[in-house]
Amino acid sequence: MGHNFKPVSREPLYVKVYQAIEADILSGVLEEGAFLPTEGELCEQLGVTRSSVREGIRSLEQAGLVTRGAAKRLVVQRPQTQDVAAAASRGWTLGGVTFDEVWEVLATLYPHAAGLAASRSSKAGVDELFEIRNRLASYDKSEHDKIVQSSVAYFQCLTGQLNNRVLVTVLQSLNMMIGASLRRVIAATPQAQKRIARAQLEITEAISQRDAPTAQRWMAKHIDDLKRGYSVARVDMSAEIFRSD
Amino acid sequence: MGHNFKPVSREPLYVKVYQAIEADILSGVLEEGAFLPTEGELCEQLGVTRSSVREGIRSLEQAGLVTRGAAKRLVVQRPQTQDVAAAASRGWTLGGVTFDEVWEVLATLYPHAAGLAASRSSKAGVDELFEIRNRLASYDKSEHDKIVQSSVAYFQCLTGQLNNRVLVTVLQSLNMMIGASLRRVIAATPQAQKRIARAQLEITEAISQRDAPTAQRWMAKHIDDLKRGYSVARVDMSAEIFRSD
DNA sequence: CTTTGTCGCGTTGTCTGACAATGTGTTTAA
DNA sequence: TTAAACACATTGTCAGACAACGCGACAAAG
Repeated sequence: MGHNFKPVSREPLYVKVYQAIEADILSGVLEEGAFLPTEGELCEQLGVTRSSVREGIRSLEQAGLVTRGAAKRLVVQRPQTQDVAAAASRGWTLGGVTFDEVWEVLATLYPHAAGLAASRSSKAGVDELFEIRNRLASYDKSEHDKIVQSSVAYFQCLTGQLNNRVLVTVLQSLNMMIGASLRRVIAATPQAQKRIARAQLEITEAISQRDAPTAQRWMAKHIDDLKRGYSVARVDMSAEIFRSD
Repeated sequence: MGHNFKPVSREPLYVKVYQAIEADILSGVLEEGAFLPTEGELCEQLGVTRSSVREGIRSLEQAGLVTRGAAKRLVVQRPQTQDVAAAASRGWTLGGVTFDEVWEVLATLYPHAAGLAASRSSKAGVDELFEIRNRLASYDKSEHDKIVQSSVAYFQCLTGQLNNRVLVTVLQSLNMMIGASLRRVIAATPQAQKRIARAQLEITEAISQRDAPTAQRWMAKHIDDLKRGYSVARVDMSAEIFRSD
């Protein structure tokens, strides 16, 4: 047998442009916050025209690797948990996942998260949780939007204290998907506010006392309660999640 | 304070192109598998030039909404779990997450997944799990690559039977991140193969008997065992995960 | 001294027009 | 009938152009 040749790369130039810039970001040559050369300079350095450079840049932008900074210059950025969460939830929504699927993961992770919070939350973090909870309790029960907002804020605040970006990202992406439907649930169940406030109180107190099992148990109960709300509000859990942005 | 104005929309054309096409995909006007018009036709319909159309297409491609099909025509696709998982794991890796963070989620979800599998796996699914497990057991303990491959295959096969795309996606993305390090662990611990085979056997039997608690317990033990392997192999769990694609 | 106008300059956003490379379908030759 | 040849449509890439925009510097106005 003769020599084995590698198949020659037949990728379009704009893909190569993407790969070239991505590689330097990954390897650390281009640090976060660094300015990329201008499009004109990139043309020179890479030996292609602006058309190809620009098409490559679009992919980098969509991938969350670069963004437009001061004077519209391209700035390197590491994907933020926000970006990753948004991309994941968008992908899932487009992929046609159902509430059931989301809920199954939610019901597993949130109790666990509450347990973790009990051992990791700082004094300030607990205070903030109490504050959000009390604000929720203070609303009139007809102020649905504010109630929803507070509920989400509570979850956000709690996950933010976990010091675990993976967990935060997953939970945030799940939040994004159920946000819209949550409003319907709260609007349809008059006692929703009271029950949420109660659960948040119990969870927060358990966290402040570093009582992980209780925090976990109450969070599980809370999630379960919300799920029951879905059937009350006649939301079909086996239906695809609709897009809400 | 005076009136609050909404910022006027001043998005570049290529963004509007992206949004226009995305909107029709989301609303279902363009179904999965449908062919998009050619670039030239898009120019006419949208009233912009090919440059702008093409830049918009790059974003759509990166978002996983379209791909090149027969005769290089653009085809609408819904984001696949593979794509979402790959994007998430890439984002996390670039974001500099640590093994600890990944592991925490892994250790929560996999036992739960094993429990679910006990109630959802089909006969054929269980058979496949047994088959993968037996293949792993048959390798020589020096065949590290094959052992790693089988371990991953077992996890993949198990998650695939859950009928939950969200869960599958998350677990897959986590798998992608630990894959490379797993090889080091297995290479460093001589008894790894035996222990993995044992755990997989117990888990699979529990699943085949629809014994969710046992499946869950053994999976938890299995994960815990693997984690212990990491310290034996002197992998620093608090270090950033390196990229391995 | 702060705010507002304007000017120049570099960069991005968009367009026009062109051509090579590639894939498809059809026709022609073996 | 198969295989080669060809025309055709489409994508990938290039060159060159210009308007729009953001920013800093500087001057004018309050």
